[in-house]
Amino acid sequence: MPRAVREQQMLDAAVSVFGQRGYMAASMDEIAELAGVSKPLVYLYLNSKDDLFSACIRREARALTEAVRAGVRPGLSADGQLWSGLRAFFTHTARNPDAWRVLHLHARTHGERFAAEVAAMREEIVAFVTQLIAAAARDAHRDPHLPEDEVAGLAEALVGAAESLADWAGATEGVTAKQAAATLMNFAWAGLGDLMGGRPWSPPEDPGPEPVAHAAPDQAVPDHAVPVRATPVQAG
Amino acid sequence: MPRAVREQQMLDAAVSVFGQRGYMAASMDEIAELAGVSKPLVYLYLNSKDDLFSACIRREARALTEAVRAGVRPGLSADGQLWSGLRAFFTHTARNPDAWRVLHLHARTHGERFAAEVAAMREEIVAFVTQLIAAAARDAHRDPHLPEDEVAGLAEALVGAAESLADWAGATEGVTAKQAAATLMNFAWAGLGDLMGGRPWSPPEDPGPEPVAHAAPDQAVPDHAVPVRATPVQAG
Amino acid sequence: MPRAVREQQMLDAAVSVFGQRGYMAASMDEIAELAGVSKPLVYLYLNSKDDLFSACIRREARALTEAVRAGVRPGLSADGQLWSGLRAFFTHTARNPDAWRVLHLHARTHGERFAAEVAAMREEIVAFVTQLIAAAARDAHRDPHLPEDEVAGLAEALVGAAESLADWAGATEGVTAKQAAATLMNFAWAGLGDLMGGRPWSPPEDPGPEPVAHAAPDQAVPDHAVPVRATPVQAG
Amino acid sequence: MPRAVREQQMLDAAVSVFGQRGYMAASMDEIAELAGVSKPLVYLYLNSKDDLFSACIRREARALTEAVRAGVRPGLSADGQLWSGLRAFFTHTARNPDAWRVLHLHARTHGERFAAEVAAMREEIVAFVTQLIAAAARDAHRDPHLPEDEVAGLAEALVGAAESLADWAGATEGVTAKQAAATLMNFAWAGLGDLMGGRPWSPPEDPGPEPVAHAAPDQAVPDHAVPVRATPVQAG
DNA sequence: TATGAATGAGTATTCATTCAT
DNA sequence: AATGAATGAATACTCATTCAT
Repeated sequence: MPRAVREQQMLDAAVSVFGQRGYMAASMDEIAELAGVSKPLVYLYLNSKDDLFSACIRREARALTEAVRAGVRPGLSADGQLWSGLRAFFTHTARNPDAWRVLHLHARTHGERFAAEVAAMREEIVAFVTQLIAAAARDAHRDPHLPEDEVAGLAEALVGAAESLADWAGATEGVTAKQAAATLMNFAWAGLGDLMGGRPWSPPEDPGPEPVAHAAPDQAVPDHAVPVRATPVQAG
Repeated sequence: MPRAVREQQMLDAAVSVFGQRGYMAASMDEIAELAGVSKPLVYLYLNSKDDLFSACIRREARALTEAVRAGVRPGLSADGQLWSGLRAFFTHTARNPDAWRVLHLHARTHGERFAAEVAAMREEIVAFVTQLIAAAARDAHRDPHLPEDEVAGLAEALVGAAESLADWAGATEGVTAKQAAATLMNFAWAGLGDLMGGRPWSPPEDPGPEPVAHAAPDQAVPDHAVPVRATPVQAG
Repeated sequence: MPRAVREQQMLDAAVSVFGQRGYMAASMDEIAELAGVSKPLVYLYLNSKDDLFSACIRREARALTEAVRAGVRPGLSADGQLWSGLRAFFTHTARNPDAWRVLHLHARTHGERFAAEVAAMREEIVAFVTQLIAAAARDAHRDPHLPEDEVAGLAEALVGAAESLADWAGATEGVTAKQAAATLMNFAWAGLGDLMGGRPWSPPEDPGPEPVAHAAPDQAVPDHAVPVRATPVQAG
Repeated sequence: MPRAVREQQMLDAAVSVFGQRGYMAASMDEIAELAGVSKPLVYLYLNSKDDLFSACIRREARALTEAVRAGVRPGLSADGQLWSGLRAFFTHTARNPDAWRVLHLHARTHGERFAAEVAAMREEIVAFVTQLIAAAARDAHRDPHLPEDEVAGLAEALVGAAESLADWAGATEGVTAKQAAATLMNFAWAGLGDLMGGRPWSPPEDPGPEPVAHAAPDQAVPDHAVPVRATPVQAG
């Protein structure tokens, strides 16, 4: 079996085991067994536990950012782009729960090196969101009343809320990616104040993100298998 | 030295080591050494690594919820209460970074038992926020256009955003608890849409949360030691 | 509480714990707790685990030999004396199973020192049995055809069989001390050959051993509580 | 080195250490060192201390029963078979003192599980002896005056005496397996009564048990190395 | 007479990692 | 391209024993 294929098998196994057990509790024995190879081969290809974990992080970080990038509709307005990006994000995390746990939970838990690797990915997404917010401010034909570091905080809050909702959607039965995205758009775009006043945000007319092909979905979670309820944002 | 005192010393040490290393990577040796006692004494008092971790979680979860509870101004409007609660929350997490890492990062990473203990604390806070949102909806003299499960999603988003911002504030130099709280209030209450339109949320006139006494601050971070910049919400 | 009494309490507890767990697996903690005192007191009175075990052995060895000595009817014939001695032996071991386990099982298992202490007791009993056998030979009005070392082997076999039967009687429901003694007398005195030929040994007419007072019976096993079946030796 | 071989080395070492120290006092370190391997290898092959002990018991129980079975001359009379079986038994225990200590002393001392494993072996031997006694009764052309449970007691006494004599022979310089067997045959078959009357049992004319090959003798004790004295049973 | 507080020394067990083939 | 065999180093946990009071 060619090396490239074997390597992907090993990474699949590693993501699964790291995702479920965490870095420290994962054992190279279990990873090798799940990958169906002997331990020395894992070392031959991936060098060490650290490098293996690092490789997992890099592969999954790239997969996630590409999924989001692919999901964004370029021509749309700022909120339209954000909406499509969020749907892609929640879809990807729902389909790859182990990968998401590795990135969001375990990588930040163990050591500067891994945290930095995840931080790089996060920066990219935060930068993208920052651009969107700035663009929205321009669209509003207003002077940039929001200073730069203020926008940074808002982007951080938005991305952080998205991450938390991804965890929540992953842990709560019956919450689809679309719902999570809608909830967040309401929350973020309209704000609680407007929601109270009956002015929710409503999504633009678009078919949602194009289906994204995933190299190694941890677990098949077809969109249609999840119960759909009326999109909350329609209210009012 | 009396047992009760020693036990608190051990818990202090344990929170610190668990917070920095994570459950698995923390060694009982290191905890005992940091506590200034021998390992057998740790076992004599706290039974096992699991029980020790559990004791840390319980102590810190209680400390956090009490800090938030003590920080909320009961008589205020919904957004006033939320604002004061958030300030207490961010203040507490900033002052006890290790405890916050234990609760937010490590406890959720290692085993159902610990996750459940943290989940219980979180439920309490989510319930509190849910009440606030419902109260705000009533205050707006409107029919409850927001169905119950919709509110649950919003509360989750708000709490999740707060947790993420706590991490962010902890990791970013120069961000005070007050700033983090203001950023989140803007984001959550006014919404990005309103912010774009130049309608930010602005804090009620109150002196902020009363100083909260902490039994075991991981690390002294006096409020005045953190650089203060103009409250961003004032902008516009 | 006077020292002598406390010491006996401790020895009682120690015999119980040593008997059930063995020397190594017994913990001073458990012994102290069972004795109802603190650990330092055990050390104050008994010095060390080794010394405590040693004290147990000495006390129980003496109790056993005295029980046997007290049970033997001096004026009887050799087999009569053996019969009464065996009954006392099996009665004592049945009533003090933990003590018997300490002497027979655990003392021989751990270290020369303890083995020697038990050996001393055993020598005494073997010597007594040797005398009985020699006396029986004289009673038979025959020259001592059995050389001395031959007698030693026989005494050893007899004592060994008695020890094994004590274990067996202790482990088997429904076997009384009397039955065990009768079985052994048949086996030893008549021999299998004679038993086959229908010539069993039969017990002299005596009321059995006088009741022996025990300082610390591990467990009350009143003689009449054990089912009695027809004495097998009556057969033929 | 192939796994099967290493495993036997480890079992050899384990039997030796367990035999001399007992289960609790034996350390895996010492066993591994004596086996000439590192500790992890012992765990890799034998799983745990418990499993290792269990494996020792099973191997040695099987070796002992097979040695006895191989030593019995099938065509002989009951006493002839018993005689040959006893010789094989004493020969095996003398050659494998550590194994004998493990089976007879330590396995019964530590835990139900191990005791049960030895009990199974013992049952087998007791059953064999019971058959012999019953056969002897039939040979004597007599009605079975010995009831079944009576025979059980006698078999128990015989086996128990054999076990005790094995200990004794192992502990006493200058006692050969043959002598031990002869002493026991005299004691058991003729009985003390007959011995007193000058009617000892005498062995059938046979060359004794064939030499039995042992996979792992704890310690070489060639038969000719032990001083031989005139068989005591000849006396009279 | 009696104990709460404390520890040095050890034990079973695990795991990332390597070497010879 | 792949593995069976092997280990150094660490870790959770225990226990006999002592000291200050």
